[in-house]
Amino acid sequence: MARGYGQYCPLSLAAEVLAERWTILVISRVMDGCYRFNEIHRGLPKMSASLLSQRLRQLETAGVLHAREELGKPGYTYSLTQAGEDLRPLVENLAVWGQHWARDLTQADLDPRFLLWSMHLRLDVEKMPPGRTVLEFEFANAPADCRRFWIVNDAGKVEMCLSHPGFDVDLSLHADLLLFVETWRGFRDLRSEIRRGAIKLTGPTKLKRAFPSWLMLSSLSPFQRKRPGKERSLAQRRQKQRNRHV
Amino acid sequence: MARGYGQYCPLSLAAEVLAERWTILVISRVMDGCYRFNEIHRGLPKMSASLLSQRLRQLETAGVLHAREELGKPGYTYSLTQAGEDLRPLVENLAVWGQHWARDLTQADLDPRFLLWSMHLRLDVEKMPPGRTVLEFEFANAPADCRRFWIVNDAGKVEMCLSHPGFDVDLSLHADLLLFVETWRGFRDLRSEIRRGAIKLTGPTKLKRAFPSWLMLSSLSPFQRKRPGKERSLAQRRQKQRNRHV
DNA sequence: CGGTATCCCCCGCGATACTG
DNA sequence: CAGTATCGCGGGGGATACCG
Repeated sequence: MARGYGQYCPLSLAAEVLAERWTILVISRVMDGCYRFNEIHRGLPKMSASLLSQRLRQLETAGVLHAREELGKPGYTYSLTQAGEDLRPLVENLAVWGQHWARDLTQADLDPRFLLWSMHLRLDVEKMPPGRTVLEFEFANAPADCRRFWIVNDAGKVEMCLSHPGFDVDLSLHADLLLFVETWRGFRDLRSEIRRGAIKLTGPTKLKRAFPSWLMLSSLSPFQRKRPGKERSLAQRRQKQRNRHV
Repeated sequence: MARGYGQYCPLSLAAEVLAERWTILVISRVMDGCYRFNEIHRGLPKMSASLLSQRLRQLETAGVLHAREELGKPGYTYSLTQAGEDLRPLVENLAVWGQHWARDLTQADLDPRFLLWSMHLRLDVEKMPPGRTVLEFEFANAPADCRRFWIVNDAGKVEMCLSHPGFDVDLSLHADLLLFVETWRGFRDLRSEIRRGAIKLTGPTKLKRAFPSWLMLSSLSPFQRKRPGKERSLAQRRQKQRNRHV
């Protein structure tokens, strides 16, 4: 079986493109406003550059993305075609489905670099002080090479940093990575976790107090989980002793 | 990279399951009313049995399908869970997107066995004569081993046959496979193609006249194509002489 | 019928190095 | 920065045989 499914069925033809590994995630990044190669790549830190390049080419051929060369800039600027725009509701519904029904998280799913990327897009700069604000994050139980990172809001322009940006830090946050991700996804309440000290803030009282209003959390955080808890799924498994393989 | 994407993002978690090869198509078959292994397999003639088995197991683990053992029957009866039902609009939208925007067909996409499967589900038995009706299809430019097949409607119960069912044939249809598929997908008008002889019917006049009302065509046939024609996409390619690889 | 186990090949993809 | 070329391996999945 080459690439496709060997069927004329429109669902198969759509799946040939969209059910390829990484493809939906690449499209999602462009939908989130990433138009340059490295911008997209920053939102997909676990994807290799060569594979991203290949996927972008495939999506162009499939008519989902358009790659435009710009004067003075190397590479291409990517944008959604009409076919790509038509996928927006589909991608959003898939994300909502994931929030409702996807499996529980494991340690392996907790990539701080992706959390950083998500947060830097969901900072409400209107509510932040004018001028520059430097936020520092440090996470327990995170891989050593990226347990600390920074987000700099410079008069409305937000940048993410994996190494110290040089400026003085205005506000620091310390938390367990899993707990913070659960809060980010809407499974825990941010203000409660700060109050009980599970998320610890260090800095001027004024900033500490304002911080929860800056962080908008995941856009999917309002959607409640529907997947039955672990207890039940464990019981289900014990009941039928299959699932040994796969 | 093991199976997943190593990210907590709900879209990634959803894609881990749903962007696997074949997965969406398996779900779609269950949505179309196939509940037993071979029933599902008949709607996916190019998928190997071992892979289908593996995917069913994965979908069960993911909470999309439920596999129930039934008294006296071997194997399992599959059904959608609530998580699976929640995917229905998503799968339908993806199919519509495919009808609108997917690539043009090639000879390799024309599997008569899948056409047979599709047709046997879209026969309006209410409009057919009572008792038994045997339809024969023969397609030019189809693989030799499945250029002819039969559909038997026995008092509302429709069966598909890849070998002669033994009964006398009531109505025969001859056409070029690509042309018929285009008609099935709604790109050509069935009655016009019959009138001009591109689709040829053999049998009693009464049945020939009624036939177009029996065949409901693809459920996506009302959706118009939006993808720009070949001329334009060829021009686009010549303009940028990339796309050599991939 | 209704699947599962095994074997084995091939290509998808990660790593690395390179170009303009 | 913005990608592309090459190489090598690992596992996804096709073919086949087998089981209840």
